[in-house]
Amino acid sequence: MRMSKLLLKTLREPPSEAELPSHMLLLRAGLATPLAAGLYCFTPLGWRIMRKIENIVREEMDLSGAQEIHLPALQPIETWEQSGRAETMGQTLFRLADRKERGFVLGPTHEEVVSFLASRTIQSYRDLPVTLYQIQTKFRDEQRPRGGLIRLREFTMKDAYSFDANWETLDASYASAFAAYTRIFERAGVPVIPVAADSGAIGGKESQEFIFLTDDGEDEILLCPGCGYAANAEKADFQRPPAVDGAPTEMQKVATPAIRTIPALAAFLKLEERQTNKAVFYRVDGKPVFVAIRGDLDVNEIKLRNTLKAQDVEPMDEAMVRASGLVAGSASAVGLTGMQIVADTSVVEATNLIAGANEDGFHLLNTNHGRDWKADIVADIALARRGDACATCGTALETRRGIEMGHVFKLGTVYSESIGVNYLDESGERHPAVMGCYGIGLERIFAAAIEANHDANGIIWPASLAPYDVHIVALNLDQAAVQEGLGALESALATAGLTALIDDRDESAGIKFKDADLIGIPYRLTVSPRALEKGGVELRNRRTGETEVVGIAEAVARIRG
RNA sequence: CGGGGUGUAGCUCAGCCUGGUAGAGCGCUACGUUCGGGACGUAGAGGCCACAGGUUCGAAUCCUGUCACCCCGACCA
Repeated sequence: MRMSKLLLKTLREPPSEAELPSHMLLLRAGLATPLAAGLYCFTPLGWRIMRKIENIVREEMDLSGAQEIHLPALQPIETWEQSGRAETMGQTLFRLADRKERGFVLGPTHEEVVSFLASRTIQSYRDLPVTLYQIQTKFRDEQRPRGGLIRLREFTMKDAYSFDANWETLDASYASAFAAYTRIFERAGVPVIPVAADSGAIGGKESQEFIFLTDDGEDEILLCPGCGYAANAEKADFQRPPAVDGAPTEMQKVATPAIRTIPALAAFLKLEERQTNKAVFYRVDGKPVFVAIRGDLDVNEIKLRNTLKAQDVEPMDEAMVRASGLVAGSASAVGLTGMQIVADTSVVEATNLIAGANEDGFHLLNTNHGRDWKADIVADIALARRGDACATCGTALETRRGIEMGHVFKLGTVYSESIGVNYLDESGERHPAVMGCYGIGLERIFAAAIEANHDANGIIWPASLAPYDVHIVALNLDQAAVQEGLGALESALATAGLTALIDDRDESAGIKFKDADLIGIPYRLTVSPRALEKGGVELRNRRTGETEVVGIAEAVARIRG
């Protein structure tokens, strides 16, 4: 490709909207340009990179035995009503109507539609297992698109779905998808770690995310340096610090003037925070919920949401606090009526906790679950934090931030039951297929590959994603010797099956070199009178900066690796 | 949806406080000189100053409202 003909405009300065290196370099290198929040136009160069990513994904999925299909992005709303997700996806669903006012959605994911396809094609255990995948556009009306290609409203996902006869064979399908993902990220030059993840309110039993660790990531990950345990904060398990033990003693009301927080309460009574019972109020799907947890712990709202099988969990607003008669600062479940009470296991196992008296300025000593109050639901709803003890080995957990690149999980029969994916077993009995689903965001690979591979001068593409194999800078093209050298180089590269981006623009050498660094093709070849005099072309490695003049045959051999 | 910020040329920004009808650098066009790490000269093109109201003789500038975009929190690939 001749750069004089290529639709490309690089920028000397990054647009002010960009903060992440991947976002700045995406725009500076002219790979994409924003249309609106979370929507990007890819230029020819950017699109070649997307195609490279797509091909890696396709090759590895095919290799894993998955079969490529294509499903409509435009889907009737009824399909979503059937699974219940028209409701649970909420505002994230892009909705529209056809000319006859029939409701449609732009698919944010395809569990429903792939299940429809499977329901029409899978009838017998002999049809199982099967894994289907597609590489396709998804639409999500995100609350906040961000970070260039990190969080988009229209994006490309490789989504795969496995159908198995039972949970045991699902394990094999899952492992196969997991292995394919490991290879995909490795080939794309994006280092990832698998972490245990939350599978959502609707979902199966096991779920892992592939996380690219970066300080600019959206997710918090807890890592155990002791045993290697890794989990998303919303899922992470940990050992709670032990409670202060003792046989239950008599409850007692004490004055605690102007004390409204746990630290103040502990200081006032000269006790530890873990001896208190903290009250936290939530609005869960519009209804008030009272949460009790030990004072030294925090509530994990995702765990709470899953425990309650709710869609929406948010801190209770002032109005609802007043309407519910809760005394902020001195609240407890003792004597509380009129709302659901959820307790973390920490307050149920402990004895003689300090709790609010539901009267401003007073607290209760020695409250005990089961005697003085009773929770409607007891569950693990505590948030793991840096320094907490690993559930497996007790080592202090560390935290890192990261971006979710892919997600694999065991769905079970949720969709096969609602959409009707059933098969007959050997004895003619009907069963719902057991599903798994596996997603990768292709634009995120694009962004993470830049994030993981760049320097002050620009991008350093892994060879697997580079838009061309080599970037040729031709200087003094008006000289016949240069023309000749370029011609010889081009045919040698073509013979070797290598693609080249040739900078034949009438620009200064400095501009060409700067652009080559910015665009980041792994090898640069300079064809110039100077290099020709030395008997060849100048080969430069973008990553190491190593530069030497070599013959054309040698250059081709080096680039082929 | 809450909190913060920004909207002036393709990009980065100045001008706004203290109203008088639009500027710089880069980029773009033409010609000439340059020609190995973002060269130089000359001459140009390019703006409904986000949008809508209002105040005023007069608004990029002051007031009100709206929209868009970015960043921080709640959701996801």
